[in-house]
Amino acid sequence: MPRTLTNTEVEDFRDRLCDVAAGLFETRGRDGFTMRELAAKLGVSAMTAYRYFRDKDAILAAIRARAFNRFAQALEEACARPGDAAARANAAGEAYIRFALDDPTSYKLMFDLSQDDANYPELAKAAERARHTMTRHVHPLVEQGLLAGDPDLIGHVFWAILHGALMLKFAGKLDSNFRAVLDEALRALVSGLQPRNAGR
Amino acid sequence: MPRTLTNTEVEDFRDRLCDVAAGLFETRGRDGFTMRELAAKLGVSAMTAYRYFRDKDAILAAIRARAFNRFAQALEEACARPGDAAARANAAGEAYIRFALDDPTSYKLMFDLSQDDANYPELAKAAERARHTMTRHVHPLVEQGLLAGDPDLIGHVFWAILHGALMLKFAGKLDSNFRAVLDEALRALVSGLQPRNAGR
DNA sequence: TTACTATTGTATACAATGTAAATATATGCT
DNA sequence: AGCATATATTTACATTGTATACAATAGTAA
Repeated sequence: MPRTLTNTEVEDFRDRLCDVAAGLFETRGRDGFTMRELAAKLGVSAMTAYRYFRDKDAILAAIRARAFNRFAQALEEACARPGDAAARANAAGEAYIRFALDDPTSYKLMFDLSQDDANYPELAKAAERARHTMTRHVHPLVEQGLLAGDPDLIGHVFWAILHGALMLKFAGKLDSNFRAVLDEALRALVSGLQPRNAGR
Repeated sequence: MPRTLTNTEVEDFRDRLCDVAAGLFETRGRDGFTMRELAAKLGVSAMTAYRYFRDKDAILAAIRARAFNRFAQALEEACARPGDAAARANAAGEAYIRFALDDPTSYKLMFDLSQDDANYPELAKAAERARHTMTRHVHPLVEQGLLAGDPDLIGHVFWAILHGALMLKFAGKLDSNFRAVLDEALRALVSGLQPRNAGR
């Protein structure tokens, strides 16, 4: 092995570490996750991870940042598909739900409240990218007169509904009718945001 | 001290322990909270708490159950105030928001995902009480023709919006316009749930 | 080649934590 | 008084994150 690791070698190891760590979060949960087991799964000693991350918390931040980026990318891809503005917005919403239901561990980690994004610039940037993605696709809807109001505000309204329904579901508060609640909420919101119904 | 503790003595100690523990959660956070510091603040030895709770997790469950009960009571009191059905529903919503903003630590703990309510009957019951309270005040609105649809479903829709907006705010995703997002969401929802706009 | 140095990885060590087990203390009953 | 038992504390231990000391390696300069 060379005397000094190249940037890509460092990044590769960080990637591999995050992949393994994400798997551990999945199987062991936030509390059961230990540095020693992570090291063992990576085939290195317990202290090796500390050459690549400041501490355990920094590893969590890196995993969360990666999740935010994958999430943003999934939404962006959904938005990029052919179709009119309404179809794209719909696709973005479906992609949001699919991401959260397919990978609930990542989704929960992303919105975990026990870590302050401000301490981790990479994480803050990834979260900001996701936030931007959440409001971006609303602008054409307003420009085309399909919805009325401030696009950023409306984007956050839809975000709040999706997030609220998902978090209640994860908390076991929406027994089996998660989809019914969400569909009714979206229908009512879209209706209430029609130009003829909006603004008082 | 008597040879055997009476039920009320046990309950009193549990209450005091939970109060102190809740304060510790507030100052130290979920991770910084330790059994030793809790014991010190209670003026007992480190192991005493284990005579009143199975383990640290059971203490967390008890705190969460108490928070759910205080929460449900706050909503119930708001609903019980004089006024028509719409005013009461409005008061319930405001009480919800006030509780969460006044005591964010309790609110976050209530909806923390790392503990399964099913393992703690007292907690499950308290959560169920809060859930029931969340949908109860919607029934008169539907009966009086102010909203159209399934009352339980609508109740959960409002719950999802409140919860989603609050959790996004706590996660730092709604900079300063939490109230604007929530107000617009509620306005649009109410509009979209009007009899003339509902049901397709 | 050989000695030196800087970088990476490991082994060891330690303090903090949850909690089990052993022990002490105190109280009601006979 | 003396015993049995419920309560509380003391001690002990395994597990954890991570600081520190050390080992191994490889590029550089002679």
